[in-house]
Amino acid sequence: MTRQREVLPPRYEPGKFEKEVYDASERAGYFTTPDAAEGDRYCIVIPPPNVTGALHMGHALNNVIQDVLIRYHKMRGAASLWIPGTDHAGIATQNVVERELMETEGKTREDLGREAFVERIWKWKEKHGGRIIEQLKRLGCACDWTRTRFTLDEGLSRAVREVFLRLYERGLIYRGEKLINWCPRCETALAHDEAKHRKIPGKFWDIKYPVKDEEDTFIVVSTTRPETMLGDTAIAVNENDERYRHLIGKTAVLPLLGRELPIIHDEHADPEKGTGAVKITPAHDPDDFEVGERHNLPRINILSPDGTLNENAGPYSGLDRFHARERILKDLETQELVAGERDHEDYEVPHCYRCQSIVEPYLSKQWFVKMASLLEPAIEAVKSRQVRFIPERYAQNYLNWTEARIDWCISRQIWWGHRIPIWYCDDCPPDEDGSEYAFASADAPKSCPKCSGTNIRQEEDVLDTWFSSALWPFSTMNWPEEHDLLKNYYPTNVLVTARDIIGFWVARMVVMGLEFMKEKPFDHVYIHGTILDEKGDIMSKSRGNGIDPIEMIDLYGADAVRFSLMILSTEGQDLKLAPTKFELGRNFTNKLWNAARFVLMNLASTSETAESEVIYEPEDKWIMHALSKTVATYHDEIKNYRINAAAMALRNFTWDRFCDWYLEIVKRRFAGPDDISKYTAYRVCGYVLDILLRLLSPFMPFVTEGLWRQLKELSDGAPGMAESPALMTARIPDANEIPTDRGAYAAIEETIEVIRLIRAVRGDYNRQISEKLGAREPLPEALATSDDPAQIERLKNNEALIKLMAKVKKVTIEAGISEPKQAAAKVSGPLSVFVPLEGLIDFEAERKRLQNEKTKLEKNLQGRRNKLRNRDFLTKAKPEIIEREKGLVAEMEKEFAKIEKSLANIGE
RNA sequence: GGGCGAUUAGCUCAGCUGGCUAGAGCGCCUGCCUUACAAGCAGGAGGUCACUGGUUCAAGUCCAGUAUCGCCCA
Repeated sequence: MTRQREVLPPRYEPGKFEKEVYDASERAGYFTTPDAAEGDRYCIVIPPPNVTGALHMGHALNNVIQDVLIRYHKMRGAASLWIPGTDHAGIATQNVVERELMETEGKTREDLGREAFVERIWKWKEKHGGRIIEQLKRLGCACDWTRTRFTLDEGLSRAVREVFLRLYERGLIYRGEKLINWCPRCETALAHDEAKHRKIPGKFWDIKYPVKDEEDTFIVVSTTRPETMLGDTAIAVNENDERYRHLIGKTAVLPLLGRELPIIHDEHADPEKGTGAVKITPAHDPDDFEVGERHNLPRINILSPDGTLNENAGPYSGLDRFHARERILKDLETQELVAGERDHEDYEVPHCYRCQSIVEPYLSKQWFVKMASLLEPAIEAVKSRQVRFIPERYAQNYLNWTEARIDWCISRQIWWGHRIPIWYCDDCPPDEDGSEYAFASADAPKSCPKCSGTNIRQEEDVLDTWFSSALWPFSTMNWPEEHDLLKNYYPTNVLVTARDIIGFWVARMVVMGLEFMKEKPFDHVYIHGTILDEKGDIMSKSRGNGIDPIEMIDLYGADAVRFSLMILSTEGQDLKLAPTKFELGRNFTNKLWNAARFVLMNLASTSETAESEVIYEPEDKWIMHALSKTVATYHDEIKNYRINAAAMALRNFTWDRFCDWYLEIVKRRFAGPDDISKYTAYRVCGYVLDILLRLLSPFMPFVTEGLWRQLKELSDGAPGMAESPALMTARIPDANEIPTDRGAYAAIEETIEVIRLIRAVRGDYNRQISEKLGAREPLPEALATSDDPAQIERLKNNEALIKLMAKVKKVTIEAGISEPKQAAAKVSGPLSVFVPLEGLIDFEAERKRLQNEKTKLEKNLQGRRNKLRNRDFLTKAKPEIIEREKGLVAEMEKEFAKIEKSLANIGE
């Protein structure tokens, strides 16, 4: 029965396929994985993107990697679960909604009040929070959307409270007054690592502080932040410093405010640095804070939360910190108290990682997690490689962060987030240190557990967003409930992320996983590179140099975007990207499309049945053997997270083997009269295409799914096709399930080499030959011979193939062929190829070419001969290497002789 | 100041435990609209593997140092 079908368009049009394929797969439940599963399991939790976020290239890369892994393992038979979700991203989301509120209604969040404002964000989230999820779908991500979570949903909030309570009860969460990083724009505390050091233009100012009761005596200090002088409470010098020793114990007078400052000795003052004398501002500098502790100095806070100076700043109060700096410098200059001004070449200051404002060290009461004891097992887990980083070097990054053992400031002075489950009682007397009585509670308590009074109020602050993110690998699996998901999928297999959140997130997940699950959250942490623009700069909104993945998908198709990213991203290395790079994937998609189109068109025109006889020809065995080798490489590369190498192997097989050779060869059989040969070719084409689509499916799920369905329709009865309703649920085979034939493989490989040599002759002179013969005319004749008689026999078997593929009318393959006059000659190992070109070309060029080749060969040969004469080489190198060298030299000597002969031959 | 990475063809990058006659894609040159594909086909040119030393029979690969660029931490 001949089947009628529509001919596919000659170009792949991604827009037509993608949505339909994705929706159908989702509807069919292919993305869903059951709570409990038999056999192998594979699980990844997504790094939850911000709800406010839009998909950028970093997300695309990150998620395609995960999707490839998930789909791959699914197709290898594992119950493969990818849990998606979004992050409430406290500061970022609050910023977005605040800005919108200001723009649309000219109101601040305070105008609305806490409850209404939070309500507002929820509304915003309902409306826009699904955007990034939709974008992930456009990318093709096979997440189990039925399990989509949000860090602020009810279940996860419960997990957060539970964790907080348990840590609090164990004394691992405390409240304390410390110098923390404060963002005056976001008006909240930040964790130590949320303040990012960045270089900005800066200056040192040397300021003269008069010494009290000593006419015309000054002590000069250097500072980069002159405004902080308003909070000075001492001056420190080093007692070993001759210049200042006599001043220790005396008093300096703070310019502008007149405050008296003791001149003290402290190691912190380094005689080598600056002027050797340092102003001490305990409330605004971490080092000074410690000096203050040592000397019991008062801490004078001069800043308000919004970054303006407060009442302690005297005449400067109310001014913005930077404005105040200018005014103070001006006033000091007027009083001739500025002794110098220098550029500070390496001025690095902390910036808010959310809004990029300059962050201030700020003295305030905050909640902290005591990290040291929690970090120990997390450090050990990585040191012992129970949690393994890929690439390995990022373990160092992780250890640097964890081994700093810095307590985690978890309170944020914002409204969007998990409100800290702490209540204060206004009726109970404060502690000895003056702090109010506080207790923790999972639910909203009615009264104080201590005095039973009802005069209680909840802590205003919310928790750091990363606090909830840290629980993600188990909170998404319904912890603290004892759930099948936890039993079956925890610990997850791999976490795929970028290096900038190794501390923020990865380390904290390991900490929390080990603490609350008593087990690491994942076996592997795969760190991929950062996406950069063409010039090598980080892509960012502010630079406007980003490439929108959705735009690229619209332009090139999701498969092309995915495949390009996968082939371009080499293990852990950053990736310079330009829109044109996606052509790489687009071209490949189109190539695959057309190869499949060709096969499908032929299958459709055949009356093949399952019973048709199949007798493999050498090229059939060759392509299957090559496929088997490709599959072996593919599995191996994916196992080692060398995803680009796997993609490359598939690309090369598809293009350079299947399309360029196999399909070209079997065209003859498709058109020929031999039914068995034809059917066999159909069968092999179908078989190889089937496997190929399976292998490619994790990388380019859309086009492969579409093609596979059509292939399936046309291959009823073909082995292996009926097993699955869809490609993404079909199985990727092992390499050893694919027939191999070493002999046939080698035979075709050498046949290809002969064809290449003949084609190269034509290529060398294609202008001249085209003029004389016509561009499309076959060459009249080619001769091939070999030093190896067995090889000659094999080549003879493939004579027809050589004629066909090299485009020559007549091929002679014999032992000991003597080179015809006026022929071009090519040599490759034992092979020689001669193409008689009498009257067709100018042999001067051929002589030059051969001469060139001779020189090159001679040089190469010389080096190798020397090597073989080297006693050390012969005694120390591995025998197989020596054998190889000997063989090569023998071969090259023969080549050399042949070239000489050829030269002599065309000499006349 | 400390750590990490990069430096290989005009560009972007591979090159794993040393055996390399150093690869790919893009670009370039030549010839082809060969009924799967011009988003294509056939062929080709193009490299003192940043530099200096060292280890080794053998170094793009290992070690030390230098230079340039980039990232991170303090």
